[in-house]
Amino acid sequence: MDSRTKILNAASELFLEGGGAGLSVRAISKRAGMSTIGIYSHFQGKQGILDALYIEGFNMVRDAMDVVAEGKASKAQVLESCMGYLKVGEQNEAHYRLIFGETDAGYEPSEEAISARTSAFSKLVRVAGSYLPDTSTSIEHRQIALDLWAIVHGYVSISHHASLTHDPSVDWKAMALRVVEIHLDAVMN
Amino acid sequence: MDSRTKILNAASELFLEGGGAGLSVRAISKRAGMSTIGIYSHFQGKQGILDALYIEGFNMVRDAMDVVAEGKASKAQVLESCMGYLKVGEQNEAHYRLIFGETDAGYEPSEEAISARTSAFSKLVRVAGSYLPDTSTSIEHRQIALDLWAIVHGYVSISHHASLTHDPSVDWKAMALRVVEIHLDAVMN
DNA sequence: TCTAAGATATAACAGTGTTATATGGCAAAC
DNA sequence: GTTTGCCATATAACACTGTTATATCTTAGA
Repeated sequence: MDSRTKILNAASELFLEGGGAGLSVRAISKRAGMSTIGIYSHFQGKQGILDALYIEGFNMVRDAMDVVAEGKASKAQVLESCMGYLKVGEQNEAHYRLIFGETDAGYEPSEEAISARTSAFSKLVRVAGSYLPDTSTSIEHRQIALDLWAIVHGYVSISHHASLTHDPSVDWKAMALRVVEIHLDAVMN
Repeated sequence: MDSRTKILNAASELFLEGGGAGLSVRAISKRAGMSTIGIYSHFQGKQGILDALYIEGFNMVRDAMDVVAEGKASKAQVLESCMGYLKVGEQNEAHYRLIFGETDAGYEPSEEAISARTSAFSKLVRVAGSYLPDTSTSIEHRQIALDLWAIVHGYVSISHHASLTHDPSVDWKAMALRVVEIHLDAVMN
């Protein structure tokens, strides 16, 4: 196996096991069975490792929202996309925290990483925008996407931080989806 | 001046100047003109410093939403409370990032800090709940507050992370307030 | 076979939070 | 007034972090 992928696999394993806490350069190297130097020759140090995981995270988000074929989307399909987003935030907490800056205060995503974020948002613009009337403008498409993003991200983030949503009997994903549906209904009238 | 407040002032200064980045135990001590040990005798280490700033942050949020007297709130007053929240998120980015875990991945708020968060949320429950009909239940009060919190927090957080909102001509606070108003109108009908 | 270049390893550096040990000063007890 | 004990402060060390200068080893090409 290639050294680069050996390092990346080790980093992914550690990240899934313990989030950003145990993700040190030395721990990754040890898990990969080699010295720390590979992280600086094959990646750009820890920044490069975090970039790879950041891109992984936003690609998860994009793919989870990718439930609509070409053409116009139904309301159920928009809700399905949002539910995909919510599930990623719930089931991949480590990745989600990383892409919103909670893993390493010093980390700044590279250009390539930012384009992965842009790609995920574009997916939401297409899905939500295709639900709007054909007469709607691209500005309106971006606006509705930003609204939905704020709603679902707000709920995911709060679910990670507020104890009131840690109770498993509290279905915060349904709550978020309800707000999304209310918003969709309101802007269509 | 008391040693404890000397340390706290130094920490606040450094935090406002450079966020969590330059907020090291040694930097705080140096600014306060004493050794590092005071942070461990007067506080519980860096955790205690972050707790103090965390509480400061959530108190800012609570006070910013405290624009409604006793009795029922008008829609304008609810919107005013939300605008207060949004402004805190915009103008006190360091504090806001701290209370949502972006400053130090290892930091976990203490019980006292969590009660400051609860206090802020309770304020929103009272404000938003008092806008609902008198027949509404306390569960509905908490629900509408959670909805509004997700919307405004979602927008604040996105404004901190997505470049599309960094353009000063993009009035993301107005966008957030629009979503809040749409939601309020919808749940009242 | 020799050489040059690339990959890998080791060790050090500067920084972090934390703590064991040592010192200082000051108030209470005799 | 001297001594004792306690509390605040200081110093230095420990274990960790990301990073890099130096050294070694491997391997492909001449």
